[in-house]
Parts: sequence; C-alpha cells; structure tokens
Amino acid sequence: MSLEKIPKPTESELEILQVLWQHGPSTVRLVHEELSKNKEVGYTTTLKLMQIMAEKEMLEADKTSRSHIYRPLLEEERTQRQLLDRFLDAAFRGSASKLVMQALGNSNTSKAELNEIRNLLDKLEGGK
Amino acid sequence: MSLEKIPKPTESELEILQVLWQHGPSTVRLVHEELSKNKEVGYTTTLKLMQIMAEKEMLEADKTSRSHIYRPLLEEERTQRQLLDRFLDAAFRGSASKLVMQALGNSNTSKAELNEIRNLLDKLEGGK
DNA sequence: TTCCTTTTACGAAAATATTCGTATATACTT
DNA sequence: AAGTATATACGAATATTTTCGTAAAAGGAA
Repeated sequence: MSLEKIPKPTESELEILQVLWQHGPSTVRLVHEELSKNKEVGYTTTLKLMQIMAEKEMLEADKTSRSHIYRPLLEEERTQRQLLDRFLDAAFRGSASKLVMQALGNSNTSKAELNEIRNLLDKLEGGK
Repeated sequence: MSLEKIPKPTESELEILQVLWQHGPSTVRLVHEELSKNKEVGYTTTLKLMQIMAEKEMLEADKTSRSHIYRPLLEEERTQRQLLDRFLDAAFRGSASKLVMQALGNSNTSKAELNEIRNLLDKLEGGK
C-alpha cells in the first residue's frame, strides 16, 4: 500500500498545472500570460502561487538562470485520475455511468473520439 | 440567455446536497447522521452549514415543526451537469473523451451500464 | 413544576486559499 | 555608470470555507 500523500491541487494550482502540462517547463512570465488570457490576475500573485506549489513539491524550480524555470512534479494522467475519482464520489456518488452519460450528452465529441470510446467499450465487455 | 446566477456548492455543501437528493427532505439530525458515517463532524457544524445554504437559497427550510425540515432547491441532474462542465474544463482542459476514457477505465461499471452507454453512442453517431 | 434532552440562533475562532504591495536583486540599454 | 525594465523574496491583508462553543427556546419525562 502506498504511503505517499495524495496531493490535492486547489483550483488555482490546477490552472497552473494545466499550463505547465500543456507547454512544458516554463517561466512564471509565460504561465502568468497564459492565465491572463482567461482572467485578471497580478504577476506576483502567480509567482507566489508557484512558489507555494514548489514548497508543496508540486513543482520544481530550476534556478540556474535569473528567470526560474518551473516544471510540474505531478503527472498529468495520474493527477487527472485522482481528481476524477474524488469528483465522481462527490458529485455523482460514485456512479461512473451517470457521469459518462452526462459528459457525452453535453459535449461536442467528435466522431473519432466517439469511436475511440466505442473501442474501449468493446475491450471492456470482451474481457469479462 | 439566463440571468440566474449559477450556484457553486462547496465540497461540504455538496455532501449535504447528496444526502438530501438521496433521502429527500430531511432534518438536520438525519443529514448529520449520514455525514457522520463518512467523517467526524459536530452537529452544530452541520446545522450551521445548512442554515448558510438556506440563506444562499440552495435549500429551503420548513419551520412548522420544531425540527426544521430542509429540502434542496437545486436539482440533482442540473447541478451535476454544471459541476461536470466546470470539472471538465479545470481537470481535462475540456476534453470529454479523455475524461470518459479515464472514468470507464478505472471503475467497475456493470455490463448493463456499459450497454446503456453504447446505446447512447449509437444515438449520438446516428444523429449526425 | 422541575429536570433532562433536543433543537435552533448567534457569533466568532480556526483553517485554507487568494491576492498583492513593497523591497531588493539582476540584467539590459544608452 | 545611470537609468530602466524585469525578476524574485517576503510578509501580510483579504476572502472564503469550515468548525464549534455557548446560550436560548421548545418539548418530553418524572
């Protein structure tokens, strides 16, 4: 059984992780500019958040150059799975099918994606 | 376009909503006992939370008898959909298919449920 | 009635999360 | 070098969420 603590990024922290997952290791400046596309936020606010995340060991800073470069220490898929597990319990009382139905019903999922999902269904049912 | 504000229940508030959705209109006592199955919490804490939720118009209290009876003013499915939309953006950058794949991959979904999902897929692809 | 239990009312402490001002350091430009 | 721009460090204010102590009210039991 795993002894490591499961990290629980806050909403703001998750926004930062998303930028880093999408762009790879980045400066505060870049992260801040990405966040600014979606909302008003001060530069030092972003900086502070990222420093806190580094303390919590969600990020690691490379301080060799003046502009520190941060990279995520949490893996995207693993973290998403953990968040999903919690969300599933909290919002859908654990019913994955209800969640899936809602997710598919409400979003514009492409034909290719729908096929991917169908393949997964085949695999799941086949492997019984 | 809708002018009503989209309510954002906190984690604790959502726990209470789940009890009420599952059990129907209930006293603080009942809600508190349900919550206590999962975690340590004081009775007045639950009471206070429910009173706050009533102020926010997430719940309504029937005060005719001494033990007030609270009922949810938020609909379960509607609320779940709103939470899901937010979660999808925050955790999966909007990719419904990634979320669905994770959800199906990790949970024990029954054959019946898988079939339900497959039917939905058929409908979605058919209706193009 | 008196005592005991349960409930709500109220206020505020405690914990957590978010924001940013100010100071200082570092590098670049002229 | 002097001036300007950009970076980090630090501390603290603000906002939000969660928690619960204490008191008063209501009801039931003896």
